[in-house]
Amino acid sequence: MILPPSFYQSEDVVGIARALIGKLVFTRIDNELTGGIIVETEAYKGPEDRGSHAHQMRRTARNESMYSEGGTAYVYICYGIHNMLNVVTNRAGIPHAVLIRAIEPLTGIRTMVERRGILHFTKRICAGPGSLAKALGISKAQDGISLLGKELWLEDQDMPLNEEEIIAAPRVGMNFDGPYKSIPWRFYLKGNKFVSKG
DNA sequence: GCGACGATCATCT
DNA sequence: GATGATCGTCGCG
Repeated sequence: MILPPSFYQSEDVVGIARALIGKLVFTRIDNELTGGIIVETEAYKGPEDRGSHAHQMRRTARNESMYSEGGTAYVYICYGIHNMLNVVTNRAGIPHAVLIRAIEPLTGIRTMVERRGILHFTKRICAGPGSLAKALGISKAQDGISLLGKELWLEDQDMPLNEEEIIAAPRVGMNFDGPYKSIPWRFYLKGNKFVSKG
């Protein structure tokens, strides 16, 4: 079942980041269906969060889609090379987002291997936001699109998840000081070999 | 398996 | 002109 707008429009972005663990993400780009189980996420909480692009309501051409309504994609380029896929949450005007950092591949693995330019499937194929976006074919062409469309969408999974298997940890790459540097807003599936780090 | 480091460029100051 | 919500490779062991 496709995740409905109400899922994304919650005010609790950290809760959504946790709830996204175990959900499914799919893309159909260039007529290739690819997707898998979300195993690692990070929450970015709008104005108060020093780690967010929208810290202190910062609003530029790059992060404009963070201000869209929950259920929108925010894609930006990092280090000039890597595309990062975020799920925008909350209502329009509140710049909350969840970075999808890793998935366990399920569908379209051959396509993912080709897009990544590697010879064989490995556990690192979708580990890390840059690798994940590349494998799924995501680029700035998907910035601002709906997560309820035919190009990019998320689904619930019937298989139950043991809540104790979800680990909370500090986010990756927070190069500043203060409480938001080490706040445990990164979530991942304990022991899953497709996560980017431990 | 791990740490160091260079790649590479859109974006913002 | 400086800066990244990163990745792949290399050297080491």
